[in-house]
Amino acid sequence: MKRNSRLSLALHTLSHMAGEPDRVRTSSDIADHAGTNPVVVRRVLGRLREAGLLTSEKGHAGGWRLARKPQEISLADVYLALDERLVASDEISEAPACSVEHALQKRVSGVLEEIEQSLVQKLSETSISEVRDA
Amino acid sequence: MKRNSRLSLALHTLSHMAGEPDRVRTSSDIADHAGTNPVVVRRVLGRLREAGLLTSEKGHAGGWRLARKPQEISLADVYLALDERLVASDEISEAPACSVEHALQKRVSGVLEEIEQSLVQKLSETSISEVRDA
DNA sequence: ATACATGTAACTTTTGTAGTTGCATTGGTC
DNA sequence: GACCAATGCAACTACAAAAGTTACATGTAT
Repeated sequence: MKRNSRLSLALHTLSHMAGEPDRVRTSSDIADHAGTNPVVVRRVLGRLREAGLLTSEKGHAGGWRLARKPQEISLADVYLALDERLVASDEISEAPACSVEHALQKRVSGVLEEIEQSLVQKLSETSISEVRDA
Repeated sequence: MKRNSRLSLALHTLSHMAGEPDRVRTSSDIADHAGTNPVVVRRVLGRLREAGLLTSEKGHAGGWRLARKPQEISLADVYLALDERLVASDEISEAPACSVEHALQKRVSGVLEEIEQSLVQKLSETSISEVRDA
């Protein structure tokens, strides 16, 4: 597919749902629209459900629905629900021998963490309904 | 290694060099400090050289040196030199059948592109010497 | 009962990238 | 000139993350 596909798929789907918030949609419908696979959709939307952004119902006439008003779902909610950490680097396992090196690594990590936070802040300023009406 | 290793390696190395800007360092020295491999170092630093952030010299007593004063190298310079596009999604090859879908995809891409730009803006506010002294 | 939906596990395929090896090229030093 | 130590680069392997796929259990309207 492409890079950032989870975030992209999630935003696409939610923005789409923001148009008709009460309509129930199946994974298959969503997958068709997004050009992907129902299982992939369920995997991604499952994360959003865990974060309280969506609800799902099994069985006949089941499917997915927004758990909140679209105006109350921000891009940061989505980003965090997916556990994305695009900027911050993962913690380093191997501690460097030199303590000066170690201190420098911590500083780099700290700076990247700050940038990550500012990214989340920026994302929190836009809702999925704003994406739809962009 | 870890996620974001190129950016992390680049920032680590440049911040380190910012301490003694005139000292020449070899790929091997840098690799030892960063816990990686000289070839990997040359690959990453090569990008920074193309972007005018570093110079390299072959032969005996060769190695790497900052091309500018550390105060004049921002994190955005590094990010852009590495061609990182952490937020923005790549363009989608397959055009969706439905034009409404297509329009929505463009809007999602557009929003992500805006976020990407604000990330670069944020990165431009910090120099590698500030990382060092953090 | 049946049909249709999610939930999930297991597996394959793809892709990006680190790591590695080998060698050509360059430029000091003896 | 011989030699050594550095970058530059190509080709390859190893590995991990994620998408895609298949299969099936579970739940729920009709």
